[in-house]
Amino acid sequence: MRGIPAETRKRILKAATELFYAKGIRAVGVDAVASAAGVTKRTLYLHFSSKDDLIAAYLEARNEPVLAGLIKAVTRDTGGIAAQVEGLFAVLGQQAGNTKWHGCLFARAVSELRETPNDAVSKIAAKHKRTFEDWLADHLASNNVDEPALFARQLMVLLDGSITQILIHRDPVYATAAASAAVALLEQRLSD
Amino acid sequence: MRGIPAETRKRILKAATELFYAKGIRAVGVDAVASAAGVTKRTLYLHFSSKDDLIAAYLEARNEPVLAGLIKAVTRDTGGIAAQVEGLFAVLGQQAGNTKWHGCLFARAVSELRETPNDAVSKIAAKHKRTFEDWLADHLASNNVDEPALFARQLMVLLDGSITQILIHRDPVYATAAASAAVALLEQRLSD
DNA sequence: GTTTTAGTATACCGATCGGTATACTAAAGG
DNA sequence: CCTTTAGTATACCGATCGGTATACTAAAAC
Repeated sequence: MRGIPAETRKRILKAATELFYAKGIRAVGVDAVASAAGVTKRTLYLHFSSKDDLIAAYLEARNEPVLAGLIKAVTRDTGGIAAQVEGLFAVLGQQAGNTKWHGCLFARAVSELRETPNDAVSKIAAKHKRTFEDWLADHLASNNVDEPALFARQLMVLLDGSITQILIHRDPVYATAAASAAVALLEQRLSD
Repeated sequence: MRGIPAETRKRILKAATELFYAKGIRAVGVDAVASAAGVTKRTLYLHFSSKDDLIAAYLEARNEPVLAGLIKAVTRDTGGIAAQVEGLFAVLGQQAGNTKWHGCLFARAVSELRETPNDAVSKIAAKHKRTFEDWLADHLASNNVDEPALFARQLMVLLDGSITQILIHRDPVYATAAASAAVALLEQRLSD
């Protein structure tokens, strides 16, 4: 049987995305990915030169969608910047309630693959985090927030910190604690 | 050759601690632990029934020392609660500069072993985090901080969030960003 | 002085890992 | 029409994994 190459690649990447996020990158073998994609391992290796290559493609492919989801979580509420910041953590709290939620896939990948010599992982993850932090800084600046770069950085800390706490305690209350901290910090910076 | 059982167990646990933290739990096999401890794999299995058992013992053994280190990082400075909170993140920033530093071992263990059916891991990690959070709440309350439980929770979020960011970006500046956020939040709560 | 105890040495088990080799098939393109 | 392309099917590779089996040794305990 003959398929369109780009489509086959997408199917493999989709299977890898679901399995890697659900069970962890190290826990999922290439055989499992190929099988889930309805494809032979041989075919997988025609599209990706190695598992590290597949991992990098997986992370690269998730960058834009996750970023879009984060931006949407912020800009959904149109009632001012304070409500928007609160909305970001509200969305996190909702998603964390889903049993399929396992935190930030980029942070997870870095944690899982820290000891391997796959520096592509941390590069992609760092790029992703930095892109959202920069977007946040711009968005805060255009909403008259004082010291937008520092506050964006602090929001990133609150976001990933609440994710870690929720993962450990399995309790979304840390999202609301982070939200109240973020709002309190924001109100000090509203020069408007 | 015959050794004292408790001493042998300690040697194994010490080797496991160093290897697990340096290279990750999943990346280190029981053979490597036994070899580093100067012990046969057979001996290792005389003291620990399985690798999961060894992992649980490793986490359990780190609970008190890490907790003591955190409390010391807070109470080292005697110039008031604001300086103490700032000191906590200062210590984090210093430790993060060490190339042997790899973040919070409990958070890392939970992240690494999330998909395995070893629920002892998350239980020990949650207990550890909760103990420090409770200590923080007590310490804040005795320093006339308003809403100490909520603020302790927010400090935990800032702490683990800055750890995640530092691990991803390999940049300790996130510790100072978290410190300034913590101090700003604290000053709103000083009813004294 | 004999029996436990705590250990060594070594070999092995089945399973799984990432990755490759061989041979075959069917569809698209010149 | 024939070659290239994209794939299947299957088997295999060496390495490593957690864990066990067998046989032996030396010190401590009664």
